[in-house]
Amino acid sequence: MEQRAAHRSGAVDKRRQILDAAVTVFARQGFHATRVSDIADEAGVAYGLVYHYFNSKDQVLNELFLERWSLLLAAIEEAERTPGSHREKLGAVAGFIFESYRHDPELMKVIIVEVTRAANSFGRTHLEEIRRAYEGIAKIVADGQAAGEFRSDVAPRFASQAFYGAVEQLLTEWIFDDVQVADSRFEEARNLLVTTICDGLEPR
Amino acid sequence: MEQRAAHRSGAVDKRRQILDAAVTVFARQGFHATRVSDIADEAGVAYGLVYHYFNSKDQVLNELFLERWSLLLAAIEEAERTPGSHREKLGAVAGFIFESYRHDPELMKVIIVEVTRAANSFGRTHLEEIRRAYEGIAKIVADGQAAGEFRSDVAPRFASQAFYGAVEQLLTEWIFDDVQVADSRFEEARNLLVTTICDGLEPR
DNA sequence: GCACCCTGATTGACGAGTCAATCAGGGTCA
DNA sequence: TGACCCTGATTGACTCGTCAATCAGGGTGC
Repeated sequence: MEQRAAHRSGAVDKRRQILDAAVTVFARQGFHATRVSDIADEAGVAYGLVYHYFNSKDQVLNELFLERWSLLLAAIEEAERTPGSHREKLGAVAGFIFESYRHDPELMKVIIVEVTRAANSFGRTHLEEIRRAYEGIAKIVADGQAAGEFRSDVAPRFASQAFYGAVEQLLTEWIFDDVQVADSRFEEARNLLVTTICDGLEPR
Repeated sequence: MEQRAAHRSGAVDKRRQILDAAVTVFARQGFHATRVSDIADEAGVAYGLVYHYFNSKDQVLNELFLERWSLLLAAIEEAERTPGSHREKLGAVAGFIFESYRHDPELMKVIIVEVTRAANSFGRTHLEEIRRAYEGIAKIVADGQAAGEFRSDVAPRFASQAFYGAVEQLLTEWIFDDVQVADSRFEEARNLLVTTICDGLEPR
């Protein structure tokens, strides 16, 4: 029983090992510049094993993206449902994204650089999932307008884009800098975002 | 005389022709997916001629980027100098960027997707030039704070990132959509940006 | 006849994906 | 208990297509 479990989980571990190694090398060299052998080397695993668990190099990235993006979508829905002001809801969304970066900067770098901002490759492939996030944010804005918390002369979809774009740009700067970001910065960034954008969305 | 002009300008034209063709194919297929022969075909020119005018495929993209980015930097400086409120200055910057997209969507797509947002390849190469733009915008914000037009509890550099990020995200949506954007949208987008961000930056 | 523009076949490197072979553990039956 | 088989994990050399970059030569105007 334990043997079987060890056997099974041994297999699962290798798969996970490959995914984790892929994050590291994708983050370091970028998707295009990494050879499948780089992933295998980083994972301490034979070249062919990558193809035992995945159909292609693309699929490795897809899996990494979907794994984390589904968490973001869940967090947005959670924020929608949680009672509180709509400003707080947007703050929760921004907070989750910054927190994701704090938790695993390499993974967030890969997702943003290789998927979210890659309009010619994976961004197109995952357009639907990506847009689901924008729509979730837009819904919070629309609800906030209905509740009179936000001005109504700004299209929710536009506001959503501006909000998300600002978040991602701040992350991108950290990504470019490639230095450890001090913890205080995360809180600061979240507050800045909420302050600036939400105050800008307040009724006049 | 006319012959010589034709000769000389013939050469210059070919160079230009190659650059223009590159914009089209880069926009259609992305930098990585376009072969140098694609550029030559689109330009109606022999493969080798591309290497007569450029050292590498990379250099073609670099040239396209620098050509346009220098215009943006000039526009930002121009906005700084032009008298008026700081809100108007930021509006001018956003207006210039949206106008650039209206004027040549393919070129802007290439620049944003392949350079500005490509943290692993050309974005890194041109980091300095890109940041010069952020700094220009930050300077406008800082001046606005000094003049009492903007609140002072938001770091100019942060505000600049949020502002630019919002602009680029709106552009990115248009890029993804890949449809002709109605003229009214440009004006709308510029107004939204200025309204939301600048109102958010107003003193409380 | 020289200086430059232009051509496109050729080369050489590179990397994704394949595949045939080995290995390890666990179940089965006498 | 031990002989046997089966499954699927693991390996890495190899194939095969692709593409950037080179190069040798053919025009053309001055």
